[in-house]
Amino acid sequence: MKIGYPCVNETLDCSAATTFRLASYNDERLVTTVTNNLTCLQRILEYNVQHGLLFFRIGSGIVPFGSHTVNTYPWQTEFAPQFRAIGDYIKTEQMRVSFHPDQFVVLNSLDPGIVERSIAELVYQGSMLDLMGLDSTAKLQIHVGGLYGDRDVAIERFITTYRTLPEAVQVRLVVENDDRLFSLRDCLRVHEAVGIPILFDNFHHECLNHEEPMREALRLAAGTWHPTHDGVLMMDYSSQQLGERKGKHTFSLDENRFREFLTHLNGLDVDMMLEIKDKEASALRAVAILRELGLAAPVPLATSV
DNA sequence: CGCAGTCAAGGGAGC
DNA sequence: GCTCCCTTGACTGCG
Repeated sequence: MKIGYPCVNETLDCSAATTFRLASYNDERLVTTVTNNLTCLQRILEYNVQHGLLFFRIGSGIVPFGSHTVNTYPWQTEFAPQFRAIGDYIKTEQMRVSFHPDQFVVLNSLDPGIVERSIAELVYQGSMLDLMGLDSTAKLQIHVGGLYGDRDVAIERFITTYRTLPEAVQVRLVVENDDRLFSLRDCLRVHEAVGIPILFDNFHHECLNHEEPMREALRLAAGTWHPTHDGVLMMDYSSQQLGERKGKHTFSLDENRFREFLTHLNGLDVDMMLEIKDKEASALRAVAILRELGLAAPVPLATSV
């Protein structure tokens, strides 16, 4: 089992998400920013390896305006060596990475322009994984999208659009159950139509479900991942922040709830992304718990302190 | 220099 | 039809 956290490392003094305003776009600014982001990404990955965190979600803004028409700079070729080096490091250390395109990516939108821009964004993020030389176990996770008043039609439109995607995107795309609109059951319908794996979010499932027990839900989601093409089930883990609106992620890992959740795995291997506000701090506590339970690799001798 | 308003992009709930 | 929510950091202009 690999444990990870999304996008931002709060310990290091660098950011892999530096950007600039669209209005101030120019190629020189782009080159400087991408160079900075890739340098920082490498540092974050090294930190992660040293701390036993072998799963990481890379932020969407590594290449600012990566799918925007304003950006005509050939970053794919100009930065190929840097992407390749990062990919080599990921493979050498047997890490797993993913991207989570944000809420603007809506494949089932009624607006063809939004669909077009969404596909461009998926192509951009997928191409970074291609440039790193990573196989199709490195994923792009999105939600089904909008409801538009008719669940069946909305799901059908997602399926129709999925079938038009470039193969390079199709093999990496996974769909995540959300907390308000599309449940695990809805995602299973999409899976049955096109074979897309389901990224399971335990917290979203607690918010929106059809009474499937957690253990059964995990089993259903895991069954959508092809062992070699897709790898083991990726999941997002979080829990409710007490006293806040339903769906609000906890600020730091609730260890008792985490231990309780682990019992539902029932021997299932998963790679777990901790969607928790304090990032690597909680991820490190999760790794410590897993080591105590014999579910994660021990501290590497060379880097143990 | 510090701070508050703003930033490419969508959709839904509540009123 | 309008406001606020998600979710969050980082940029930028202004005082």
